Amino acid sequence: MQTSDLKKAGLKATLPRMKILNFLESSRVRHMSAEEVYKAMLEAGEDVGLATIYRVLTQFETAGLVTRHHFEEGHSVFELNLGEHHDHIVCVKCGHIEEFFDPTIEERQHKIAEEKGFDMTDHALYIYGICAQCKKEA
Amino acid sequence: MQTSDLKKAGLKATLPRMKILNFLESSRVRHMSAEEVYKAMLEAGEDVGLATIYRVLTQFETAGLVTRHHFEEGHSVFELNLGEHHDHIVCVKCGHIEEFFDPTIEERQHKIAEEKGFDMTDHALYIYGICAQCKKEA
DNA sequence: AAACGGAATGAGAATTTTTCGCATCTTGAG
DNA sequence: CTCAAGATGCGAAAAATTCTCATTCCGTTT
Repeated sequence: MQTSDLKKAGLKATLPRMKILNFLESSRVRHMSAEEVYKAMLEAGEDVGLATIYRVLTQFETAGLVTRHHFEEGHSVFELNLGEHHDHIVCVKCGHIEEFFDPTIEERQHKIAEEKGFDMTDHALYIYGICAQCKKEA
Repeated sequence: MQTSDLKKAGLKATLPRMKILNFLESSRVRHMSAEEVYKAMLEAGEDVGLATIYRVLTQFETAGLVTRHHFEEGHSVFELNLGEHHDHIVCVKCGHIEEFFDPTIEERQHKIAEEKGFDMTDHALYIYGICAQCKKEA
Protein backbone atom coordinates (compact mmCIF):
# COMPACT_ATOMS: atom_id res chain seq x y z
CA MET A 1 0.00 0.00 0.00
CA GLN A 2 0.99 3.58 -0.56
CA THR A 3 -0.07 6.91 0.82
CA SER A 4 -1.11 7.60 -2.75
CA ASP A 5 -3.75 4.86 -2.54
CA LEU A 6 -5.49 6.76 0.22
CA LYS A 7 -5.12 10.11 -1.46
CA LYS A 8 -6.56 8.70 -4.63
CA ALA A 9 -9.53 7.60 -2.56
CA GLY A 10 -9.95 11.15 -1.30
CA LEU A 11 -8.65 10.44 2.19
CA LYS A 12 -5.85 12.07 4.11
CA ALA A 13 -2.97 9.65 4.50
CA THR A 14 -2.89 9.32 8.25
CA LEU A 15 -0.94 6.75 10.17
CA PRO A 16 -3.95 4.79 11.50
CA ARG A 17 -5.50 4.61 8.04
CA MET A 18 -2.26 3.36 6.56
CA LYS A 19 -1.93 0.75 9.26
CA ILE A 20 -5.47 -0.50 8.75
CA LEU A 21 -5.20 -0.67 4.98
CA ASN A 22 -1.86 -2.34 5.36
CA PHE A 23 -3.29 -4.85 7.75
CA LEU A 24 -6.22 -5.70 5.50
CA GLU A 25 -3.90 -6.22 2.57
CA SER A 26 -1.61 -8.52 4.47
CA SER A 27 -4.31 -10.49 6.30
CA ARG A 28 -5.03 -13.96 5.02
CA VAL A 29 -8.52 -13.71 6.53
CA ARG A 30 -10.58 -11.84 3.99
CA HIS A 31 -13.77 -11.23 5.96
CA MET A 32 -13.47 -9.60 9.36
CA SER A 33 -15.60 -7.62 11.78
CA ALA A 34 -14.36 -4.31 13.16
CA GLU A 35 -13.72 -6.01 16.47
CA GLU A 36 -11.69 -8.75 14.80
CA VAL A 37 -9.59 -6.23 12.93
CA TYR A 38 -9.02 -4.38 16.19
CA LYS A 39 -7.88 -7.45 18.09
CA ALA A 40 -5.78 -8.86 15.30
CA MET A 41 -4.01 -5.55 14.90
CA LEU A 42 -3.39 -5.34 18.62
CA GLU A 43 -1.80 -8.75 18.54
CA ALA A 44 0.31 -7.63 15.64
CA GLY A 45 1.49 -4.72 17.80
CA GLU A 46 -0.53 -2.06 15.97
CA ASP A 47 -2.58 -0.20 18.53
CA VAL A 48 -5.38 1.67 16.78
CA GLY A 49 -8.47 2.63 18.80
CA LEU A 50 -11.63 0.64 18.15
CA ALA A 51 -13.62 3.78 17.38
CA THR A 52 -11.05 4.67 14.76
CA ILE A 53 -11.30 1.21 13.23
CA TYR A 54 -15.03 1.71 12.88
CA ARG A 55 -14.64 5.20 11.47
CA VAL A 56 -11.93 4.24 9.03
CA LEU A 57 -13.67 1.11 7.80
CA THR A 58 -16.78 3.16 7.13
CA GLN A 59 -14.71 5.72 5.23
CA PHE A 60 -13.03 2.96 3.27
CA GLU A 61 -16.43 1.61 2.41
CA THR A 62 -17.60 5.01 1.18
CA ALA A 63 -14.41 5.37 -0.81
CA GLY A 64 -14.96 1.95 -2.36
CA LEU A 65 -11.83 0.40 -0.89
CA VAL A 66 -13.81 -2.02 1.21
CA THR A 67 -17.18 -3.76 1.13
CA ARG A 68 -19.40 -4.17 4.17
CA HIS A 69 -21.37 -7.38 4.44
CA HIS A 70 -24.36 -8.22 6.56
CA PHE A 71 -24.16 -11.93 7.10
CA GLU A 72 -26.40 -13.65 9.60
CA GLU A 73 -24.29 -12.96 12.67
CA GLY A 74 -25.64 -9.64 13.83
CA HIS A 75 -22.61 -7.54 13.04
CA SER A 76 -20.93 -6.08 9.99
CA VAL A 77 -18.13 -7.88 8.24
CA PHE A 78 -15.64 -6.07 6.04
CA GLU A 79 -13.70 -7.21 3.03
CA LEU A 80 -10.96 -5.47 1.10
CA ASN A 81 -11.95 -4.84 -2.49
CA LEU A 82 -9.59 -6.47 -4.92
CA GLY A 83 -11.21 -5.27 -8.08
CA GLU A 84 -13.52 -8.02 -9.16
CA HIS A 85 -17.02 -8.10 -7.75
CA HIS A 86 -18.21 -11.40 -6.38
CA ASP A 87 -20.85 -12.94 -4.17
CA HIS A 88 -20.60 -15.31 -1.22
CA ILE A 89 -21.63 -18.76 -0.18
CA VAL A 90 -21.39 -19.19 3.58
CA CYS A 91 -21.33 -22.37 5.64
CA VAL A 92 -23.86 -22.02 8.46
CA LYS A 93 -21.98 -24.60 10.52
CA CYS A 94 -18.37 -23.54 10.46
CA GLY A 95 -18.54 -20.06 8.95
CA HIS A 96 -16.39 -21.03 5.98
CA ILE A 97 -16.89 -18.61 3.11
CA GLU A 98 -16.35 -19.18 -0.59
CA GLU A 99 -16.71 -16.61 -3.31
CA PHE A 100 -18.22 -16.86 -6.72
CA PHE A 101 -19.25 -14.79 -9.67
CA ASP A 102 -22.09 -15.64 -12.00
CA PRO A 103 -22.62 -13.45 -15.06
CA THR A 104 -26.11 -14.79 -15.60
CA ILE A 105 -27.21 -13.73 -12.14
CA GLU A 106 -25.54 -10.36 -12.49
CA GLU A 107 -27.35 -9.72 -15.71
CA ARG A 108 -30.74 -10.78 -14.34
CA GLN A 109 -30.26 -8.44 -11.41
CA HIS A 110 -29.69 -5.48 -13.65
CA LYS A 111 -32.72 -6.38 -15.66
CA ILE A 112 -34.89 -6.69 -12.57
CA ALA A 113 -33.76 -3.33 -11.19
CA GLU A 114 -34.54 -1.79 -14.54
CA GLU A 115 -37.98 -3.37 -14.72
CA LYS A 116 -38.81 -2.07 -11.26
CA GLY A 117 -37.66 1.43 -12.16
CA PHE A 118 -34.68 1.41 -9.79
CA ASP A 119 -31.20 2.79 -10.38
CA MET A 120 -29.20 -0.05 -8.91
CA THR A 121 -26.46 1.10 -6.56
CA ASP A 122 -25.47 -2.19 -5.09
CA HIS A 123 -26.55 -5.74 -4.55
CA ALA A 124 -25.77 -8.60 -2.25
CA LEU A 125 -26.32 -12.28 -2.78
CA TYR A 126 -25.64 -14.73 0.00
CA ILE A 127 -26.13 -18.44 -0.31
CA TYR A 128 -26.19 -20.30 3.00
CA GLY A 129 -25.62 -24.01 3.40
CA ILE A 130 -23.49 -26.78 4.83
CA CYS A 131 -20.06 -27.03 3.28
CA ALA A 132 -18.53 -30.27 2.03
CA GLN A 133 -16.25 -30.52 5.05
CA CYS A 134 -19.08 -30.16 7.55
CA LYS A 135 -21.20 -32.66 5.67
CA LYS A 136 -18.44 -35.21 6.03
CA GLU A 137 -18.08 -34.59 9.74
CA ALA A 138 -21.80 -34.79 10.48
CA MET B 1 -54.97 -17.31 12.60
CA GLN B 2 -55.73 -20.23 14.77
CA THR B 3 -54.15 -21.83 17.80
CA SER B 4 -53.72 -24.78 15.50
CA ASP B 5 -51.31 -22.79 13.32
CA LEU B 6 -48.96 -22.45 16.25
CA LYS B 7 -49.37 -26.04 17.33
CA LYS B 8 -48.65 -27.21 13.83
CA ALA B 9 -45.45 -25.20 14.02
CA GLY B 10 -44.54 -27.01 17.22
CA LEU B 11 -45.21 -24.07 19.51
CA LYS B 12 -47.46 -23.80 22.52
CA ALA B 13 -50.41 -21.56 21.74
CA THR B 14 -49.82 -18.78 24.23
CA LEU B 15 -51.59 -15.47 24.24
CA PRO B 16 -48.55 -13.33 23.32
CA ARG B 17 -47.67 -15.63 20.44
CA MET B 18 -51.22 -15.48 19.14
CA LYS B 19 -51.26 -11.72 19.37
CA ILE B 20 -48.00 -11.36 17.52
CA LEU B 21 -48.97 -13.77 14.75
CA ASN B 22 -52.30 -12.05 14.51
CA PHE B 23 -50.66 -8.69 14.29
CA LEU B 24 -48.27 -9.76 11.55
CA GLU B 25 -51.12 -11.19 9.54
CA SER B 26 -53.20 -8.05 9.79
CA SER B 27 -50.38 -5.55 9.27
CA ARG B 28 -50.18 -3.88 5.89
CA VAL B 29 -46.48 -3.28 6.50
CA ARG B 30 -44.75 -6.49 5.54
CA HIS B 31 -41.22 -5.83 6.76
CA MET B 32 -40.76 -4.75 10.36
CA SER B 33 -38.07 -4.73 13.01
CA ALA B 34 -38.76 -6.17 16.46
CA GLU B 35 -38.92 -2.65 17.81
CA GLU B 36 -41.43 -1.62 15.16
CA VAL B 37 -43.62 -4.61 15.90
CA TYR B 38 -43.46 -3.74 19.58
CA LYS B 39 -44.47 -0.12 19.11
CA ALA B 40 -47.15 -0.83 16.56
CA MET B 41 -48.71 -3.43 18.83
CA LEU B 42 -48.62 -1.03 21.75
CA GLU B 43 -50.47 1.55 19.70
CA ALA B 44 -52.97 -1.12 18.78
CA GLY B 45 -53.49 -1.72 22.48
CA GLU B 46 -51.65 -5.04 22.58
CA ASP B 47 -49.01 -4.83 25.27
CA VAL B 48 -46.45 -7.56 24.75
CA GLY B 49 -42.97 -7.10 26.23
CA LEU B 50 -40.15 -6.29 23.86
CA ALA B 51 -38.11 -9.26 25.07
CA THR B 52 -41.02 -11.50 24.24
CA ILE B 53 -41.31 -10.00 20.78
CA TYR B 54 -37.69 -10.85 20.17
CA ARG B 55 -38.07 -14.35 21.55
CA VAL B 56 -41.23 -15.09 19.66
CA LEU B 57 -40.01 -13.72 16.35
CA THR B 58 -36.92 -15.90 16.66
CA GLN B 59 -39.10 -18.92 17.40
CA PHE B 60 -41.31 -18.08 14.45
CA GLU B 61 -38.24 -17.88 12.30
CA THR B 62 -37.06 -21.30 13.45
CA ALA B 63 -40.54 -22.68 12.87
CA GLY B 64 -40.55 -21.24 9.36
CA LEU B 65 -43.46 -18.89 9.98
CA VAL B 66 -41.33 -15.82 9.48
CA THR B 67 -38.18 -14.82 7.61
CA ARG B 68 -35.49 -12.62 9.09
CA HIS B 69 -33.74 -10.20 6.78
CA HIS B 70 -30.47 -8.35 7.21
CA PHE B 71 -30.83 -5.25 5.14
CA GLU B 72 -28.29 -2.45 5.33
CA GLU B 73 -29.75 -0.79 8.40
CA GLY B 74 -27.95 -2.67 11.12
CA HIS B 75 -30.90 -4.47 12.61
CA SER B 76 -33.05 -7.46 11.75
CA VAL B 77 -36.27 -7.08 9.82
CA PHE B 78 -38.97 -9.73 9.92
CA GLU B 79 -41.51 -10.77 7.33
CA LEU B 80 -44.41 -13.17 7.64
CA ASN B 81 -44.04 -16.10 5.29
CA LEU B 82 -46.92 -16.33 2.88
CA GLY B 83 -45.82 -19.40 1.03
CA GLU B 84 -43.97 -18.21 -2.03
CA HIS B 85 -40.28 -17.46 -1.75
CA HIS B 86 -39.12 -14.15 -3.14
CA ASP B 87 -36.24 -11.73 -3.04
CA HIS B 88 -36.11 -8.00 -2.37
CA ILE B 89 -35.13 -4.78 -4.02
CA VAL B 90 -34.71 -1.99 -1.49
CA CYS B 91 -34.59 1.76 -2.02
CA VAL B 92 -31.58 3.15 -0.18
CA LYS B 93 -33.20 6.58 -0.01
CA CYS B 94 -36.70 5.99 1.31
CA GLY B 95 -36.58 2.36 2.41
CA HIS B 96 -39.31 1.33 -0.02
CA ILE B 97 -39.19 -2.41 -0.66
CA GLU B 98 -40.43 -4.37 -3.64
CA GLU B 99 -40.40 -8.11 -4.00
CA PHE B 100 -39.56 -10.24 -6.98
CA PHE B 101 -38.93 -13.81 -7.98
CA ASP B 102 -36.62 -14.86 -10.77
CA PRO B 103 -36.51 -18.55 -11.70
CA THR B 104 -33.27 -18.13 -13.61
CA ILE B 105 -31.49 -16.75 -10.57
CA GLU B 106 -32.97 -19.43 -8.32
CA GLU B 107 -31.72 -22.12 -10.62
CA ARG B 108 -28.23 -20.65 -10.91
CA GLN B 109 -28.00 -20.47 -7.14
CA HIS B 110 -28.76 -24.13 -6.75
CA LYS B 111 -26.22 -24.96 -9.38
CA ILE B 112 -23.55 -22.87 -7.69
CA ALA B 113 -24.17 -24.43 -4.28
CA GLU B 114 -23.90 -27.83 -5.89
CA GLU B 115 -20.68 -26.98 -7.68
CA LYS B 116 -19.16 -25.76 -4.44
CA GLY B 117 -20.21 -28.92 -2.61
CA PHE B 118 -22.68 -27.16 -0.33
CA ASP B 119 -26.10 -28.36 0.77
CA MET B 120 -28.00 -25.13 0.35
CA THR B 121 -30.19 -24.30 3.34
CA ASP B 122 -31.12 -20.78 2.44
CA HIS B 123 -30.21 -17.83 0.34
CA ALA B 124 -30.78 -14.12 0.31
CA LEU B 125 -30.58 -11.70 -2.57
CA TYR B 126 -30.90 -7.99 -2.00
CA ILE B 127 -30.71 -5.41 -4.72
CA TYR B 128 -30.19 -1.87 -3.52
CA GLY B 129 -30.92 1.24 -5.52
CA ILE B 130 -32.92 4.42 -5.88
CA CYS B 131 -36.58 3.84 -6.58
CA ALA B 132 -38.52 5.58 -9.32
CA GLN B 133 -40.23 7.91 -6.84
CA CYS B 134 -36.96 9.06 -5.26
CA LYS B 135 -35.38 9.58 -8.68
CA LYS B 136 -38.21 11.94 -9.57
CA GLU B 137 -37.82 13.90 -6.35
CA ALA B 138 -34.07 14.27 -6.61
C1' DA C 1 -62.71 -28.64 37.09
C1' DA C 2 -58.76 -28.49 40.44
C1' DA C 3 -53.91 -29.41 40.57
C1' DC C 4 -49.30 -29.82 38.80
C1' DG C 5 -45.02 -29.37 36.16
C1' DG C 6 -42.77 -27.41 32.59
C1' DA C 7 -42.59 -23.84 29.62
C1' DA C 8 -43.48 -18.85 28.64
C1' DT C 9 -43.66 -14.01 29.96
C1' DG C 10 -42.38 -9.42 31.79
C1' DA C 11 -39.26 -6.13 33.53
C1' DG C 12 -35.12 -4.69 33.99
C1' DA C 13 -30.24 -5.68 34.04
C1' DA C 14 -26.61 -7.02 31.13
C1' DT C 15 -24.23 -7.75 26.57
C1' DT C 16 -22.89 -6.63 22.22
C1' DT C 17 -22.17 -3.64 18.49
C1' DT C 18 -21.62 0.83 16.97
C1' DT C 19 -21.55 5.84 17.39
C1' DC C 20 -20.59 10.26 19.67
C1' DG C 21 -18.27 14.13 22.21
C1' DC C 22 -14.43 16.38 23.10
C1' DA C 23 -9.62 17.28 24.30
C1' DT C 24 -5.38 16.36 22.00
C1' DC C 25 -2.50 15.34 18.18
C1' DT C 26 -1.39 15.06 12.85
C1' DT C 27 -1.40 16.13 8.24
C1' DG C 28 -0.81 18.93 4.32
C1' DA C 29 -0.82 23.63 2.59
C1' DG C 30 1.52 27.81 2.41
C1' DC D 1 7.97 26.04 10.28
C1' DT D 2 3.29 27.40 11.32
C1' DC D 3 -1.50 26.78 11.37
C1' DA D 4 -6.12 25.36 10.53
C1' DA D 5 -8.79 21.59 9.33
C1' DG D 6 -9.39 17.34 10.08
C1' DA D 7 -8.22 12.83 12.53
C1' DT D 8 -7.56 10.08 16.70
C1' DG D 9 -8.27 8.14 21.33
C1' DC D 10 -10.88 7.32 25.14
C1' DG D 11 -14.68 6.92 27.66
C1' DA D 12 -19.56 7.84 27.67
C1' DA D 13 -23.75 7.03 25.18
C1' DA D 14 -26.89 4.68 21.90
C1' DA D 15 -28.97 1.04 19.71
C1' DA D 16 -30.02 -3.76 19.22
C1' DT D 17 -30.51 -7.93 21.35
C1' DT D 18 -30.15 -11.38 25.00
C1' DC D 19 -30.32 -12.93 29.68
C1' DT D 20 -32.03 -13.57 34.59
C1' DC D 21 -35.35 -14.84 37.45
C1' DA D 22 -39.67 -14.31 39.83
C1' DT D 23 -44.32 -14.85 38.37
C1' DT D 24 -47.87 -16.55 35.32
C1' DC D 25 -49.89 -19.46 31.84
C1' DC D 26 -50.78 -23.85 29.14
C1' DG D 27 -51.94 -28.42 28.61
C1' DT D 28 -52.21 -32.70 30.74
C1' DT D 29 -53.44 -35.52 34.43
C1' DT D 30 -56.50 -36.69 38.01
